[in-house]
Parts: sequence; C-alpha cells; structure tokens
Amino acid sequence: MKIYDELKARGLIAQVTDEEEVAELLNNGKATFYIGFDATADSLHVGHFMALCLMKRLQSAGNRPIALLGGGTTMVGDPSGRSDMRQMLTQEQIQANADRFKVQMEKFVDFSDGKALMLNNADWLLNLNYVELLREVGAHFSVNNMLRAECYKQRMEKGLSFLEFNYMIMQSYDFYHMFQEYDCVLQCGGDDQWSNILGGTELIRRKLGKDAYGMTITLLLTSEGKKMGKTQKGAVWLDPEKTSPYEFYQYWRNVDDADVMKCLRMLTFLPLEQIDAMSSWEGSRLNEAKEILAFELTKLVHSEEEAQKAQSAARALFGGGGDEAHMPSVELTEDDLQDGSIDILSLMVKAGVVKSKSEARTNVQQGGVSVDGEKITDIKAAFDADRLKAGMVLKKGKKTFKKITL
RNA sequence: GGGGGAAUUCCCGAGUGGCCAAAGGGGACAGACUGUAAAUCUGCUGGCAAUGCCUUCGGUGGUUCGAAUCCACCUUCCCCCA
Repeated sequence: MKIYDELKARGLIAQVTDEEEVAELLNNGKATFYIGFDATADSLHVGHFMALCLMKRLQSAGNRPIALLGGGTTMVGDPSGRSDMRQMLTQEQIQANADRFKVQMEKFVDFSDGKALMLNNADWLLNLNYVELLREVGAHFSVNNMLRAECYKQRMEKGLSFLEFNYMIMQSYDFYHMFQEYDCVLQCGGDDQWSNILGGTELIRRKLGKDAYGMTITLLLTSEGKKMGKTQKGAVWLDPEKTSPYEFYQYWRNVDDADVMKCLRMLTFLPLEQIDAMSSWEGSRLNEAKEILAFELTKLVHSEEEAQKAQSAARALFGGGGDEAHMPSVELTEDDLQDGSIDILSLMVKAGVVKSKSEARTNVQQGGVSVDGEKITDIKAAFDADRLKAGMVLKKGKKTFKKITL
C-alpha cells in the first residue's frame, strides 16, 4: 500500500489542498514537508506525538521532514480555536522549551545526514522589519478573509488582540520562507491549523505564482468529542519526568471502548491487517486491544523495556500475576515520620495520591483507601517505621496505587 | 475619545449588608454495579492542630459592630457610538 493510501486508511488525513497532487508527491517520496511546533510548554504531548508519527511515516516513505520549532511564532501565540489569549512567554522560556522538544523529537525522526531538518523560525522572524513586512507580505492578506477563518470564530466573540491576529501572517511567512530556502512544498499540521496553512499556500501563490500544498491530520477526539490526551491533571506528556511511563500506559489502557480501534489505527504502527483483525473483538475482549494499544504506544514513546515494566506492573495490580517491582513508588525518609510513625492522611499526601489532607480524609471516610489490601476506615490509622521498611502498597480508589518504602 | 455593562470557588453561574466556605449545574474524586470500559445510582468537592479556627468572591483603600454585597480609586474584559 502506498503511503498516502495508508494514511488515509488509518483515518489520519483530515483535509488536503489538492489530493491528487499531494498523494503523488508523497508516494514518490521526494517531497520536503514541514510541521511546526510552538514551544508553549516544556514537553511535547499527545497532539505532538501524532505529528511526529506522521513525520516518521512520511520519512520512511522517503520524504524529507522539517521540524520547525516556533521560537518566533510562540512569541506571538496562536489563537486558533482558543477562547483565551495565551500567556505570554519570555524568549528564554521559549528557547528552553524548544531545546527540550528537540531532544524528544530525535526519538521519532532521523535527523542524521540531512534526512530531516530541524529549524527554528526565530532565525528569520525575529529580525523582520515591520514596515517592510507589511508591504511585502501584509499587502497579500485580506482582512475580510482572515476574519472569516474558522480559527478566529471563538475569538470574534471574546476579543482578539492584534498581536494574535498576526499569527497567521507569521506562519504563512514561515512556509513562504522555507518554500524558497529549503524547497519545502507541503505543510502538515493538526486540523486546527488549516486556516494558517492555507494562508501560507496562498501567500506563495501570490508572491511567487507557484503551487504549494497543505494537509492536516485528524485531531484525535474521544467519542465524546473532547481532545484526547488530556486528563484532569492536565496533558499526557511525552516526558517521563512529567508523565511516568506507567501513567502513560495507564492512560491508554483506560481509553473508552468506543475509541480503541481509532487509536490503534491512528497512533500505532501495527499493520492495518492486524488492527482490522481486532475490530471484531467485543465486550471484555476489547481489554486485550487496549493492552496492545497501551503497550505499543509506551514502546514508541519510551522504550520496549519501559513498556514491559508498565504492563507487568499493571497486570500485577489489576489482574494478579505480573511483577509488582515496577509499580509507581514513593520513598519516604525519616523526616517524614513523627515519633517513629506516620498517619494515613499524611502518608497519602506524601505519596502524592491526594492534594490535601482534607481530600485524604474524604477518601478514607468514603472507604476508598486501603493498605496492602486491607481497607482503612480510621482516619487516625498510623504506620510505624518497621511496617514502612517492609514496603507496603497504598491504594486509593480503584486505579491509584503507590508502593511506599522507607 | 464618549456612553453602557461585567469580573464569584476547577468551569459555567446564583448571591446585592449578618442566616455565606457562598444556591444550582458541569467536571473531578470516592462508593455500588462492571471488563482497569460506558451508562446508571449514591456520596463528596477551599485549607487546617476540625462540634472550632483560618483563607477565598479582579486589586488597593474606605464606610460599618459586621462587606462577595455599600463608597472611592485602579486593573482587565465585553457591548454600543466615533
């Protein structure tokens, strides 16, 4: 199967400017394309993961990816689909974030021997001259059209600053610049980037009279229409320091029945035939598919070893069997003890399973806490140093486990 | 530049001098049921040395025995006119 057809079969393609041309381009495997990453946080998340996988897929078909770090565009802030203005970041923060992105990206895309490039738009955006830009680029944009763009819809009601309004211009300029300097003919991105991408192809057509293309990937939404990769604690990060491999594994292990097949198709590199074979699984058998999904993704993002550990820990905790050695753990120190022991509420806070003692108290009172399989009913229950040294398993609710040691 | 309106707890949103840690809904969390799913039902949802104490209703000051609520100034946002 050709790469374009595969992308399509996996449900990854949302919109394309010119399907025939783009399919031809990508299948030939000679195209240079780019995806931009704004450095708004200190780690990549699931949304970026999809973009990186797309790069990986296209690269393996022979195309040359450019990962564009948004050192310049992040200074402006993309208003697409957002109801509030982004927090303004300093140049130092942006640079620090971009540096971390770089490390993470190298896991997915092969940057050796010019097989892929990593650029930073700060290099050309930050030194632009305002009036010059207005004349050279601004003249080609119709405000009337821009205001009609879907991505500003929400902001037309809440207010859109001129700063953010210019984001589209910056991104369009990026494409224009790389089209000329790096022969980059295709821009990819999340479906929310469609308007911004069109801005670029349009600019290239007007300035240079040449064709450039755009393609967006389907945003991964849950069956309820929410963006995937978000939890109550925030995003699911790719950085193991921010989201541990175990938590990462669990996130995917717990996806909705309705979303498993979609995730397998869109996120994993398993052959489509194998995925199709799973699609007939029903009821509790879907749990197997979820395990596969979680394992595959953890392997991709972290490593096979981490995936094994996470799976083993999860099996130990939920199903019996498996190895407890790799479950999430917390090590206390003597300083955490008072008179040689620690009460259950403090313990829960120290272990990071609750934010406050009040919350811990509520959980205990509602019967949601147990230690080594024994339900704790007394909020004054305490554990001494010997007990801790032996190691014990703290469980809150059905899915939160921590191994406690001293 | 002129006029009008708004800011409440994680979110939406009630509250217009004491009965307010603040209605209601959503979300989150916990329990039951399950398959580590969904749906449903129940509980719970500022903090703490907890029948009490402390912090919170955009900010700063003020009036008052007492302020989310009244006054002044400030900040931010929205709407209308230019």
